[in-house]
Amino acid sequence: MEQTLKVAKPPMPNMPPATGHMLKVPKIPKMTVRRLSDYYRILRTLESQGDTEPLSSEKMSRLTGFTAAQVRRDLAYFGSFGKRGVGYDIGDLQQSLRSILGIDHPWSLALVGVGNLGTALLSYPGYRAQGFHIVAAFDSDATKHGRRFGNLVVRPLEDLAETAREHNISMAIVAVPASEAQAVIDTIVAAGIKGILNFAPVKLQVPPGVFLEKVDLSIEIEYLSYLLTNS
Amino acid sequence: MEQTLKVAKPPMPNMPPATGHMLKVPKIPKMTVRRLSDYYRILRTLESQGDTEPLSSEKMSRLTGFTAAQVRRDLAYFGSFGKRGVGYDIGDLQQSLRSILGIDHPWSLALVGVGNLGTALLSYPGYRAQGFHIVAAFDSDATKHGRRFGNLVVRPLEDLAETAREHNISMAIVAVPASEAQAVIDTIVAAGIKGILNFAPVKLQVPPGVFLEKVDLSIEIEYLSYLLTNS
DNA sequence: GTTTGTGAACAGATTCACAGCT
DNA sequence: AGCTGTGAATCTGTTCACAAAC
Repeated sequence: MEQTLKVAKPPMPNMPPATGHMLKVPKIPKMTVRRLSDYYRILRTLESQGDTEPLSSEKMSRLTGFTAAQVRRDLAYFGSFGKRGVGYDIGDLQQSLRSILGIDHPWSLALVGVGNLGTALLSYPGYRAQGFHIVAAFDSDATKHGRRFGNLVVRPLEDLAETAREHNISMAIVAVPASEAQAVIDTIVAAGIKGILNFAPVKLQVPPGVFLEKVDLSIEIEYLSYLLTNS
Repeated sequence: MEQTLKVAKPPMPNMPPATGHMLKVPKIPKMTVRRLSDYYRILRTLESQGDTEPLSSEKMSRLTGFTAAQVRRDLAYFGSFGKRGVGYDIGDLQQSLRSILGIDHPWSLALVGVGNLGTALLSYPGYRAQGFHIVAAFDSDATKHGRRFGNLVVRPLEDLAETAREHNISMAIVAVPASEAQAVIDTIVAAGIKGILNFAPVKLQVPPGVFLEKVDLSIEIEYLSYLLTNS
């Protein structure tokens, strides 16, 4: 009844022609994984409100705005977490999602770029559940070296590899100008960091095995502009 | 040969059964529009580098990482901007995209929530091409009222409707805690603002005709966590 | 009776491949 | 000859609808 720690039952319908080494769960849509974060947030909220009733996909649908079928399908990619006729146990499902998302343990992050955005990200409380810790900050601007933010000291970018090793850093947040971004990314990759969240509005190259996600304010605002213009 | 100012030729293949009033371009995938911002950025970069050669979809493909077919299809949703055998004119296409995206004129924005993230967004230079101007800042915390950021003064949230009217504000950026977000959104909607970019990690309701986009740091980081965990 | 998990149907987006224009 | 614009084919993701489980 407990679904902990392992991503259960990767269903393997129509596998592609067997791609060499395949340590990966077959093929989960990116949007499914992102919705998992939403489900997880809802579960935390419900639990914090003392709600202990099993949760149906129908109720989750109302809380998230996704369809109930979508909720069930999303979860079913990873296993059978519910009880038919009953629903999903709030605590159990939460734990399962933590395990799937890899947030059942803390992560150490590096921040590169201590400008306006970077400093805001340092103090942003949005690293939910305290699982994500920025343990080092870097900047290529020497005038910023040694500056303190809380208990962090800004270091030269050249120290990244060493610090990453020392603190077991596995993700980096990049908040530098577009013109510097590729060089920074190269340094991060060279330091062995495999997950990067980039805020610079530019297309960047990473080698296979390194995951690069981007947040692009320009795209968001321009999309709103489009919607307001063409409606 | 010039493609200016109007979103040309909305191709209307299989229209749905004629939905009452339809001032809208038929049905453009959201991701298509977002890629338009990427294309636009590339064009600006090329132009700033003095590149004046016509641009093929193949070259755009190399610059953006999308396929050439995708580039052509995306653009073709909005009209015929290229010349067969030649490619797309950098200046003309730029102007067409500006027009489609609605960024051929400036936009006035309000910022609500002058915490860490909010203040960073105030000074963030990422509102590309200076088309997007934050002309007013609001906070519900009275201790922040009157505080200055550059030439902006933080005002009480109650002033939003009046200020929005005065300055013709049509978009708002929301950077408040999740617990306050829905109330803030309601105020923004009541002020007649129809485009909202939300940074609060919570599901929010807006009436039809109001566009709400979200940027959720937790989801981005948790998705990286997922990728690093399940690979 | 209720709600999950899932094949099958459907809808939507991407890619193919080529006719048509320059 | 070269490159766009676009039907047709393919691929991917979502929704339907119901048998299985409780």
